Amino acid sequence: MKSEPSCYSIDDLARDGVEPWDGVRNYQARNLMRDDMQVGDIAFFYHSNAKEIGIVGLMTIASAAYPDPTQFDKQEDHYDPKSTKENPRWLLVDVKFKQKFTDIIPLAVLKNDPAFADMALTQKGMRLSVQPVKEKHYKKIMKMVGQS
DNA sequence: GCCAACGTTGGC
DNA sequence: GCCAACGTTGGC
Repeated sequence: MKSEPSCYSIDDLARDGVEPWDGVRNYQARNLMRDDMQVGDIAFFYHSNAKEIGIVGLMTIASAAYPDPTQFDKQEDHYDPKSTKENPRWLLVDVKFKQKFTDIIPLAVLKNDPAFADMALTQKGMRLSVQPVKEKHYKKIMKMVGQS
């Protein structure tokens, strides 16, 4: 799951503990949260659009998907006038801080490693903010950070 | 700051 | 339903 650290970083999550992952306004990403996530699942926290781009830590999914309240709030950047409370368009999940890696796993490292050639994150033009992660990629990354 | 890639919008 | 125009994402 991607976030721009200038907006919300792993350190922010470490401080907050649990946080609603709001602002997702892409149907594919929404569907992944709705259909493919379960409470207790582990997710990577990815920093995009930053000085250091890459995977910075782990979190756990702490809720099922539910309507993102920011879509109803005119003051919010992610306000969606076409969404209604009766039929909300956008969902979010709560995420819980699990761990910050000692060192970031840079995107460039993943792109240069053939083991990650079939990872969604390393595909050209990939901008999906919520992506599925294969078990083998998860395991490899945990090895890289010294946990296996 | 640039720009390629992608998603969405809206006219027809 | 097509597709050009536009807006956004996000690496570099």
